[in-house]
Amino acid sequence: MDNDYFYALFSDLDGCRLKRLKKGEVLFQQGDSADYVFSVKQGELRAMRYSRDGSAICLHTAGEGESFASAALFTPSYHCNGEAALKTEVWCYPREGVLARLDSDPDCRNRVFSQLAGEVRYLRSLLELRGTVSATERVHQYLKLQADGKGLIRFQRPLVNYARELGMAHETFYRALADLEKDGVIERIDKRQFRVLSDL
Amino acid sequence: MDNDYFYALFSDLDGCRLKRLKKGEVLFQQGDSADYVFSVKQGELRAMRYSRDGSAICLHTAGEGESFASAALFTPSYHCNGEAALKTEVWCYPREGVLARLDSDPDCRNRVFSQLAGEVRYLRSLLELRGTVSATERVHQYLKLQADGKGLIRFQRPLVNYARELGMAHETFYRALADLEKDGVIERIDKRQFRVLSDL
DNA sequence: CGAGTCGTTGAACGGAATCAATCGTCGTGG
DNA sequence: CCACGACGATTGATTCCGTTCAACGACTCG
Repeated sequence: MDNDYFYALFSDLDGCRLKRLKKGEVLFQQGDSADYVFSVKQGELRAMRYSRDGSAICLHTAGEGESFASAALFTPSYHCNGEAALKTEVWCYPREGVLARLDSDPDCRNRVFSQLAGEVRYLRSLLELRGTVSATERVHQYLKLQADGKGLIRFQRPLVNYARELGMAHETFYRALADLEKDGVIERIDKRQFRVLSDL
Repeated sequence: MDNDYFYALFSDLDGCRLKRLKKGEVLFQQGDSADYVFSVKQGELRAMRYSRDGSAICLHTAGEGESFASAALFTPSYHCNGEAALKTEVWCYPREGVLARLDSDPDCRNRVFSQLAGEVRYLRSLLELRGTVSATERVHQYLKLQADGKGLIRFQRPLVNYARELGMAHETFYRALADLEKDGVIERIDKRQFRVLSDL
């Protein structure tokens, strides 16, 4: 767990434990007392809300290394269901222990604070991105956002996943990448590495 | 300022002040030392990033009562430009004063924490919503999210704004509302109030 | 070696953006 | 006080782009 900041901060708490879930298994239900917050060691968790008529909304998808239900730190009960989308291993941190450490340890607190603030920033930029009409332009902006100082982007997971993050079909994503390369706006270094040429 | 939690918590800090901006005026520039965080009293602020080629990305739009550049609390300098999209009045809070209060006042800290956590939750649900293909269904889900326990939604601003939040043309938004009403899924109480009938 | 996933391209269809026009409301200034 | 313009709300028609369906090669993994 290199990129799981929750694990780094709280794994040594009393009562912290690893739980294994089968695909579809339920971690907690709406209304349950919010005693734990989580991070995904391996697999994928979904926050789902169900209506009487059976329809469902997915409120959040957490992949490996991501925290889950951390908003539950500040509410007495879970406001939706937590389920495993795949076979999943999940770290469970006792809510009270986490809160106590946040209260007593300024360094830890700052880490969590700045992480949250960064998350808000990132999510907002993704949302604004979705406002971009053209799919190709959307991909272009996204790449610019992800690029480091040198205009380099290294995708960590299969490209399909990023198409989903951008809210488009994977075919569209591939086509957009091809178009951008054809137009000389980006350069493809290898399967998962790109460089933005007309950069900031 | 009823719904401006930043103002409620920090308006009495030393060095806090109100600034008036004309449309297009710049509040701060990328690279400037991040000495202030903000909230919008009236008008609209945008976080913009510009490329050499002149193209721009909007990373965030903050309306009345919303905080702005709060992530700057944890970075030494601003990472983008802050500009007024309209004639705007903005509260400026000295970064150091805010940080000091966060450190010393547990209640204040908890308010900010839970506000941030709630924001993350809300933004994520909006993002997932964008994944919904059908525009009409997207509006339906959005209304369900916004509805109170009784299924009631009261829009505060002109409906056009919400179309933007959902990432669709306002015409599409109106049509979706009309369709949902025709199908008996929602009920229109008046110009800005709706009720979801097939509720959770 | 076969099953499954990822990456890629082609073709067709459908739905949302866009353009356009109308009406009502509100505020402003002559 | 009324005329005017700006904006919000609404509906119609057309165009176009992205989804969807389909098919295929490459690669990985058990």
